[in-house]
Amino acid sequence: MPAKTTYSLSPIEKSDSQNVNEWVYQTLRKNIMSGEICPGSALTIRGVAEKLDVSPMPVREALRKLASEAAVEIKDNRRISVPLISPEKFKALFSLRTLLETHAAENALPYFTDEKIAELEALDNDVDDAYAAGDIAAGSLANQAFHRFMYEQDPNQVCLPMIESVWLQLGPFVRIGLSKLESYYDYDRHQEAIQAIREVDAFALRRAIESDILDGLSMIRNVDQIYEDLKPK
Amino acid sequence: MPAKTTYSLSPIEKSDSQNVNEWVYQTLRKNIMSGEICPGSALTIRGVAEKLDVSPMPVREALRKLASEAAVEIKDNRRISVPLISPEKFKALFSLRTLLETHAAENALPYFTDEKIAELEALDNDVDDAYAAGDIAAGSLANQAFHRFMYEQDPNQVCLPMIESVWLQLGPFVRIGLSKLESYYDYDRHQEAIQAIREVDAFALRRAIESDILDGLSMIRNVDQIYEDLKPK
DNA sequence: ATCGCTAATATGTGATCACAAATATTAACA
DNA sequence: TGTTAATATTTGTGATCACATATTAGCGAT
Repeated sequence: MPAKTTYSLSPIEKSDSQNVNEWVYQTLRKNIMSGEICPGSALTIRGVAEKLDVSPMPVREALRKLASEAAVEIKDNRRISVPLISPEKFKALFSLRTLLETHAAENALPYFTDEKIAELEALDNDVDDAYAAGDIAAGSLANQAFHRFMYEQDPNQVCLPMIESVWLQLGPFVRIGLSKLESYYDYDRHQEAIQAIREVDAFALRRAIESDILDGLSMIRNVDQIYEDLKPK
Repeated sequence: MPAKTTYSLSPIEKSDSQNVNEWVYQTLRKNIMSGEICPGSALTIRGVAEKLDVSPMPVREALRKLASEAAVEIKDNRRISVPLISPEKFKALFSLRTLLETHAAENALPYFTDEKIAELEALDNDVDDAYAAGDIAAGSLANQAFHRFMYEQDPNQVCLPMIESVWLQLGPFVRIGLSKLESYYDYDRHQEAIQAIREVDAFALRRAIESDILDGLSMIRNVDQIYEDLKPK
């Protein structure tokens, strides 16, 4: 048993006809987002390669890509780990998220059609279903799909990659913070957003997105506590 | 002569004690920013590796990093090229630039000291010197250094990487657009920004940054023309 | 001369190997 | 027993190799 498996295990999702490095990337990404790989824990190229039964090469590329998205950090010691962000940085990321998403939503607004709005409604139903079933992981994913679909409507969209990066940095902590809650949604901000899109009301749309993000933030209570819990290691 | 050297040649900057892949990354980045590598032209891993006299490995990693910053695009054909952005996307990027930079500047505002302001003044002088000497490349770089220094003052800063990404996407086109101008600066917005920082006036600072970026945009006249010129190939 | 097919080449991808630096382990000494 | 030096192992980095696919060149038929 040459590997020491100190860090959290990473369950693998099935692959299709995609590249190996892309598959490794998606696998790591999912495990980071779901908090499976605990923030602060170290990763090694060879370790991941062995767990996923591939050569170190695609793992290197996947980790480098994640590093440039700030999903992992490569220290000067050449050690790789999921960054442990401070409460202040956490707030800064949420602020940036609001800034980017309201901007993206407003830019996408002129491009919606009835058909696209219908698709958006379907995505919102997915979110509700997942949360109703108590599946936080699926709900979070469905929520992202809803937001992503909105911003994608802008044909000249340029900030979705950055939004995804923010999601990725926030992901693990949101997960940890949400894992102790029962009721997730008080009021459906998504419906507010859809209504604003129907009426082509940019201001209302911005307000809906902002409120939706704030609702999410309000559910994450003890950010400082999470930080302290993870800090020692 | 096995390589066909169809794309623009890439002059190399000297390396220090950094990694090879980091050196390759910086070299490519600089050449993209300066428009040396023309938007739309194809790049090959082996071609770059040969030009830089390194193995394909670090080139692969550098290109992948650039791809995740949207500085190059990897098509489904697995062909790599510097993306040719449409005038609409160009505007969207400038809009995003304003959004991110005003946000970053405002967040950095509380952290300035007299000493840092002095450093900022020195950086502004560098910009003026470069433009006075007619060196567009150096001026552009100095200008970026000025902006970067401002945003770096925020200890919880999270959006500088995204700003850098926008700069990188805009870079080649700004260069092409600027290459035909004589007078580059009408009024020094940097001094306005410094004054706003001294007075800790967030609103004035935002206005200064916004104006600075708009001034830069106004100098790029025929974006559509540039796009058409580059489109055929 | 132009179109279509086949062979040759180029290219990205992934694996294996070699090496240097950093970390962990062990041994020796006070 | 605690501290330091020497050794061993781990790990990231870069190079080379093998392979599948995409592109291009070459060539023959219409």
